[in-house]
Amino acid sequence: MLEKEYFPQKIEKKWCEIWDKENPYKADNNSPKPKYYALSMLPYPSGKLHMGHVRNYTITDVIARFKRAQGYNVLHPMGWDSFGLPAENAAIQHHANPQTWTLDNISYMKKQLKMLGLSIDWDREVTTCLPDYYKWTQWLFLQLYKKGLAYKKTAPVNWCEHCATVLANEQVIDGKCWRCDSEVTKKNLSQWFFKITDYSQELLDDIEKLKGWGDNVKTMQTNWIGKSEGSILKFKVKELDDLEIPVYTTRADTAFGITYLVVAPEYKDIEKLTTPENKEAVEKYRQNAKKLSEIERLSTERIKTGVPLGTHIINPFTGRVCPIWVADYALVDYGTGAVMAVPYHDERDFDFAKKYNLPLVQVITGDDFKEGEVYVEKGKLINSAQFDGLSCEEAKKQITQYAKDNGFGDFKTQYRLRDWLISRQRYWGAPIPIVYCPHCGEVAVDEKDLPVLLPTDVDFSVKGKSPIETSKSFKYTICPKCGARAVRDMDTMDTFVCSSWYYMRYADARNDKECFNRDIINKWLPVDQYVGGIEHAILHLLYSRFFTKALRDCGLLDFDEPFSNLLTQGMVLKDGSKMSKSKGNTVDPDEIYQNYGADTARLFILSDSPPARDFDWTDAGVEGCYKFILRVYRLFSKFQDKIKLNYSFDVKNLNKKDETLVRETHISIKKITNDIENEFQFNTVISRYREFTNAIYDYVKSENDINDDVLSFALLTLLKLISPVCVFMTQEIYSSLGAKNSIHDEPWADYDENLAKTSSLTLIVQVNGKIKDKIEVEQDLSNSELEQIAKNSAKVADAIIDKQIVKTIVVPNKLVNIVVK
RNA sequence: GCCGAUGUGGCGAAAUUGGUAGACGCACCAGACUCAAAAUCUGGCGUGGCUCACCCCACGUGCCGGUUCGACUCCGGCCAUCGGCACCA
Repeated sequence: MLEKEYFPQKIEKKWCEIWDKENPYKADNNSPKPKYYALSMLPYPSGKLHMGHVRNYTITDVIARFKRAQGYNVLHPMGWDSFGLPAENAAIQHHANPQTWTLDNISYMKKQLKMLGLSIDWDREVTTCLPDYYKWTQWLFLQLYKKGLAYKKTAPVNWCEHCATVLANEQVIDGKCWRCDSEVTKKNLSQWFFKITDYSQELLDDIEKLKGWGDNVKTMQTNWIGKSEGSILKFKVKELDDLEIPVYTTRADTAFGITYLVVAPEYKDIEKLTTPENKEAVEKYRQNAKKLSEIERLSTERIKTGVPLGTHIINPFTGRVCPIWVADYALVDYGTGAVMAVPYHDERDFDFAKKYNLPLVQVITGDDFKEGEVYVEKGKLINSAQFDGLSCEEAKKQITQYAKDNGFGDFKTQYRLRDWLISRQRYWGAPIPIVYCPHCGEVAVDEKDLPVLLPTDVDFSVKGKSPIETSKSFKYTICPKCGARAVRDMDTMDTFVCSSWYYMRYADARNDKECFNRDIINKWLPVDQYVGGIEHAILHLLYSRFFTKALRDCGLLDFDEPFSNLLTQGMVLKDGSKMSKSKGNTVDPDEIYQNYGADTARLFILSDSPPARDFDWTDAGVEGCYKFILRVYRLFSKFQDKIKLNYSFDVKNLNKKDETLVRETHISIKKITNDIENEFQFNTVISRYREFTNAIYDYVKSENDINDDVLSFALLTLLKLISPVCVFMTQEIYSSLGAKNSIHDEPWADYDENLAKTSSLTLIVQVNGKIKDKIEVEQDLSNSELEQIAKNSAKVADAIIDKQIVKTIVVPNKLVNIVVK
């Protein structure tokens, strides 16, 4: 029996408890059904769920439920990206242990997720900060190490003073730390890197294979990898016989126009290249450059500065002797750190040359060339000896080939992507499983000794070094090779390492012998549908793609890309701006659960915008969705005596009114199925829920001519169609109607193509493309019949009186357009 | 500067292959029910015009132009907003 009124709080609690006990959404590794892997980006356990989480997990959950109903064996897991700085900061603030803080948060948020009614297989839950997970993160590090993909080097790296740690390039946004927004400086440190640059070309090439990814993410990755095709040209130094300066250029065609050369302040041979007279000025310039923050340095507005070194290069093409300058517009970590300057054909060089009165030589000409103005357009070569008259593109090839033939150059492909710096000078991360032995040097920890456990005897209040260094038990160990006293690497890994493979672990989460079984992972992966925020477009998604390729090359798996389809959901806004604590415009999911129930939250968060677009949270919208749920419930409670779980009827014997409802039902199934399958357009799915519900209300308006079987068909179909979204309400209704199965175990509804359209249709009649009349007609009339009907219209007759019919266009089942003169 | 996305009523938005622009909802307005309110139900709701009750006419999907019997949809040229990359040689 259905209660007269619906109380979501009470009902949702009831089903939560039942589902918690039963874990009804276990994914079966051995099912014969086709697999479907639906994945949400795993949350960081910050304390409480926010609406962004609710949106993310609801989208994935509806997809998972839809696919399950369609007969797929669905894997829909959840876990916790639980290493990272906030836990450590909280520990410092509250004098708590980061682990305690993190695990408490997880247990609270897990409860919130369950209240949201997600169909997750909780047996596969993964927590990256626990040893049974990070043991394998460390193991994977060692596999990359063995393969030469993890290496240590001393390099100028990004340093965030506030977070007291280094950062990967991807974590520096406009010269600022991605986490705390403070300015990033450079420090020279010895750090661990993953050799993601070995995969630059493959990462770029395979973007094309990612058919199910949005163009925005794909271009962002393409930009980030930053491939450019150019040439290396080497220049002899006039004053130093044994020194050559190679430059990277994409404009080899302008080589005859070189009038000077620029090296970065950090250029390795800069001291050798500086003459004694210039030493002081150069040194001063370099010191100044060092002081500049990344933000200042990167500003394109800044006026270019530089000082000459006193030495010169000889342009091998022209024999011209050109001065070498140091200038900070040359970047040490791109190309070779040295740039050939062609002021007539490059804006930066032009500005610089103007300022320091360096000569200009024109070597390219074109239609809009103007004397004395920089000309960066492509054109034809002049003043370039045997290359005169060539197009720029052709000249690039020929000039580089000439340089190659004569031993002073070659073609070169350059990428902007840098290796991934993974060391962090923080406690709350997976320790890097390396020890340093006075005899053997850098040695990998033996695999059987994993995990290298995080020490607990640490002082979190220390400043200027990682808390881990305060541990007495952690630092000293024994060399796995020779048994001598050795010290551990005191750094931990970037949390993005942990999150680069968690989706693989889900496939085989409880395996304590290996990080995952190869057959099982090959069965489940790649992920069929990944859902998450756009903020990971480069970071997490690029790292995960790299990991997949690297682990493939380590022989651990057999696929090339981790995520076949990617849905980047839009932000959740309130009053036009992103929900954030600082703006005070957040909405607490707990409050929504309490006031309206999770079904309302799920329904609303999907209702107003397509998933990829930003979503504006409004209180009125929530209210409207709540009312809809009650409206549906009322329909069932009012007519529960008429509803038959085993209905049956023959469409041929139905009256017009019944047939219309049957057709509405089929139309709804078709529309909703198509809309989910096509880009997960849940907003239109929900519109159709409402239209369909309205149609049923229409049908029951006069209660005396209701066909119970037809009504049952419509109502039970509506229930199934809504069930992926409003999981509690539909479950409650279905079970109250006496059904043995859960509504969620019932198969998806099928539709009949012939019934999924209205019996009649509205014919549009136009004269010269303007609508003159709308006429109800039967489906599938012939063109001549339609034309005749149109011409019989009085309104058409009025419009074409005194005019001559030029032609008549008939679109079957749609319109007739009469063209007159 | 380069690249990508977006642009439709007061608001969120919808619209297979070009074929009724504004589905569905929010807000608003009116009516029913009520002593009253809430809830619920019914209806209306782009702009302007007219000889104005429901008819009719014109305009209307960022702007300008084109193709077409017909354009939110296709083509050319712009503009604006958001996002990514960027002294990258």
